[in-house]
Amino acid sequence: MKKNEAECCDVICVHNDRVEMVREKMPEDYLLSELADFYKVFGDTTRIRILCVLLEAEMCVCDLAEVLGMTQSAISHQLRVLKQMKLVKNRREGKTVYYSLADGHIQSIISQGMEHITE
Amino acid sequence: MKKNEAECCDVICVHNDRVEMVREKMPEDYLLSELADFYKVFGDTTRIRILCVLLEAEMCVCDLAEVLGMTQSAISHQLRVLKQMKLVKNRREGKTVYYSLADGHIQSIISQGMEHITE
DNA sequence: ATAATATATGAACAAACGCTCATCTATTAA
DNA sequence: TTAATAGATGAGCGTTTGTTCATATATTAT
Repeated sequence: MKKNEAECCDVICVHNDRVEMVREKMPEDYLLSELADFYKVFGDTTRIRILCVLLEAEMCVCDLAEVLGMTQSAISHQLRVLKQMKLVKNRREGKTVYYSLADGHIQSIISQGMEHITE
Repeated sequence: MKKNEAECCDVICVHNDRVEMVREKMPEDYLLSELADFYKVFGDTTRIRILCVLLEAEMCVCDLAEVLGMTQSAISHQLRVLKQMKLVKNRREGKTVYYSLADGHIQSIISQGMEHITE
């Protein structure tokens, strides 16, 4: 047993070498914070359901509300979050606004999560 | 323009065909709920940071607290969440409990998120 | 211009969340 | 057995989050 493994655990932490090594390799805090924010968007049932719907077809807000059995307002609020995180895009056609997925990534992110869950 | 696109939007929703089609293809609600819960775990800076540390090396609670500059209690609470979601596993060695990633998936999930953010 | 309708948005409120603090358990050493 | 230490956990508390409700904006039809 190495010296610094004996000094445990308060002031001088157990594995100083390991702690140092990891500190150097860690990504910047702001990046990890952004990453957490990114996943946070997927971490809500309503938003995941919206994304799953858009996986199948472009949809207007009203259709989304109908499919998911929720109010237009609730859907609209969540669409804003999804748009801010660049997960969906929209186009206007008269009074109607159509939403669709912003890129192909999203499908693979969702499938990957599904794999982890269903195994 | 088809008939059901004219009846817009309240009682009879805009695109009944689209709504029906999507309803059939959607995964079960309980699955989407589990998926959201899964991503929710990644949606917190502390937990993401813990996972990133464990990506580099197995670590005891005390080391993790030291590396991340947080209290042992805070880390311990989050480790419980990570363990419940089967993202980390642990082994006891005397008084010390070592945590490590539960499987290889996690690395690829994190990298995929990073890609989306940094592009 | 006025009415109707699809969507967006701010305020309010309840629920969920993450941290702290105190305390408890488990293990080792004296 | 008692003391010391690593880790786990419940209660409390302030913050964040998601929904509702009311209202505002944008577009189209009359």
